[in-house]
Amino acid sequence: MQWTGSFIPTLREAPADAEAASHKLLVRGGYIRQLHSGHYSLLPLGLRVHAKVESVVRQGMEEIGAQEFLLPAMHPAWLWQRTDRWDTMGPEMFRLQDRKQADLALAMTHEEAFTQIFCEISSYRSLPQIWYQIQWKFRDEPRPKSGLLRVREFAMKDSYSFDLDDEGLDRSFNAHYEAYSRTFKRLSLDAIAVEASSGAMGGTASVEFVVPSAIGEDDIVRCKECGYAANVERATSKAVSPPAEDTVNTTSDEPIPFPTPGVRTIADLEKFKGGAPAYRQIKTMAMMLDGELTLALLRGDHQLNLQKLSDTTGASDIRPATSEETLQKLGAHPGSLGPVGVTEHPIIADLVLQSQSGLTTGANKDDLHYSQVDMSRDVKVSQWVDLRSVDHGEPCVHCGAPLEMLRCIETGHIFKLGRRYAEAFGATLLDDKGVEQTITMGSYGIGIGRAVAAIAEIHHDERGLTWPTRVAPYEVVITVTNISDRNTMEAAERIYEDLQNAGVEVLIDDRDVRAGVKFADAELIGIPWRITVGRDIAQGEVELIERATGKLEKIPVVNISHYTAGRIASQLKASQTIR
RNA sequence: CGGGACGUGGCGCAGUUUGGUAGCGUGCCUGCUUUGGGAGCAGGAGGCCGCCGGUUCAAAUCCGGCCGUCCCGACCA
Repeated sequence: MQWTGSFIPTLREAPADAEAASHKLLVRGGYIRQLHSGHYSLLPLGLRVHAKVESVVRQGMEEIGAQEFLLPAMHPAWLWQRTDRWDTMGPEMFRLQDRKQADLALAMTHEEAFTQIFCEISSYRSLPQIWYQIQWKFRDEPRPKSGLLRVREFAMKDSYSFDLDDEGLDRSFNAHYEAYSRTFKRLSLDAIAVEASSGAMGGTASVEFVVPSAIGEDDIVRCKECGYAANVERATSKAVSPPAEDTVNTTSDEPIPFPTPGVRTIADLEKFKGGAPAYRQIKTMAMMLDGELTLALLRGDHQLNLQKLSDTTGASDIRPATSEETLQKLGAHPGSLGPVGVTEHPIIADLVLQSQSGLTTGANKDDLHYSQVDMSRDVKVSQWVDLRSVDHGEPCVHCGAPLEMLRCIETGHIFKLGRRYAEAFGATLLDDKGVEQTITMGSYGIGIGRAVAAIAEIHHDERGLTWPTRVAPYEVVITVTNISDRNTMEAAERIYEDLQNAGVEVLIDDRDVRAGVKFADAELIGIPWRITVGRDIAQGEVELIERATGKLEKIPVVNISHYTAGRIASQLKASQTIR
């Protein structure tokens, strides 16, 4: 491609509202433009990178035997009503009506649509199946942000596995795990696979692939010693035990009430005469779960993890109870709440509290607390679960080493869905004994545009983007320092043709501008290899510069095309063959 | 949804306090000079000052309403 005549609108300055590095550079480099919040146009360079990322993702899918489809982006309401997600998806789903006032949705994912097609299969002999597509998804995000990282309209590779039994699902899930690991390596992303919450997808297990980056929105904990990694929404750790010298006096047979005027917080009670250290208190959080008051109990120095509470209860609408609600239902305002004697509301307690005694907590009467509370004796716990948030530095559950916390971009997510969708659609078939079985499913996603942004986020420097060759919009840029010098221009054009004939994707900068402008633009848009044809042409040489390293080689003109094509081919092959 | 910031040629900004001819840098066009790290000089094009309403002889500027964008939080596969 010739630069002259191409639409590569580079900018010297980034738009004022761009904050993320990938956002600034993709705009400055002429890759994307914003139409409105959360909706970006891909310009020619942007589309080329997007397509390359797609091709890497496709390779990974084809390697596990997945078959490519393309389903509609616009769905009838009934499809989503089958699984109840027409209602449960809420405002995040774009909805519209056609001229007949029939309800439609812009698809945010395609479990329903694929499962509906799967119903044509009626024999176990057809299994397993893995189906995928690369398709536009629409999600009415509350807050789009950071350029391509969080948008309302984006391409996603989504795949779906269909198996007869749990072992089959495990195989399909593991195949995706391996495929995703390879795919992110090929994209030059150091993705970490972490245990995650399944959220609105439901299902039994899910793993996120995340790339460490400060611009991300997911916090994960990781153990450097044993490799344990999980999203904070799910992560667990060994609770730090109270100091050994702090022995508990458990002589009392029942909780002892004591007045605590003005005490409203854990910290207040720590300082209060006759109070207790935080780790010896029960933190009682009155929560409204889909409108029902529920007590969530934690050790005083621990924090409630809302996602864990949501995952264990299945509640979708979770909020703290108001002080009017706690007064009415429990008899006190927040600050004096406690679980002792509470029987009419569910009590969900964190595992750390199990069989603890000598604890202090509110007495459900303002300005009154109990000491000497024994969890097993005094509290009617309906469910023991892991409820607390993990903190930086806590010991790993597996090996005890301190956990580190990392801010990450979520680039992929794989789910074991189980039979929920199959049941809703009646996706059954006959097994080898002629018995009807409901199949089990998995669903798996990679956001293409987000992957583009993540790569840009990782691969750039102060001068611009530094694309890995596999995803670069062009593999080589030929910078002609002076197009009006005939020797220079002719040599450049010969190299251009030779490279094209060798199958290399090459951009020739034939613009009538000064060399400095061309160097700056080439570095900004981040083409991995640059051939500078200029002053050395008198000696029959040109320069080959690797963008990412800045390494410069002087190469005879007669060898340059062959040499460069070879370097690129070996890079591409290295990426292709990652296992 | 709560908090904050912002909206003026393609991009970056000043001007708004104190109402009075819409400005600077960059980019763009033309010419001459220059030509390996975002050149110099000269000439030129380009703006419903986010939108609607109000106040006023007069509004980018003051008042009211609305819309939009970004950031933090909430939320979110």
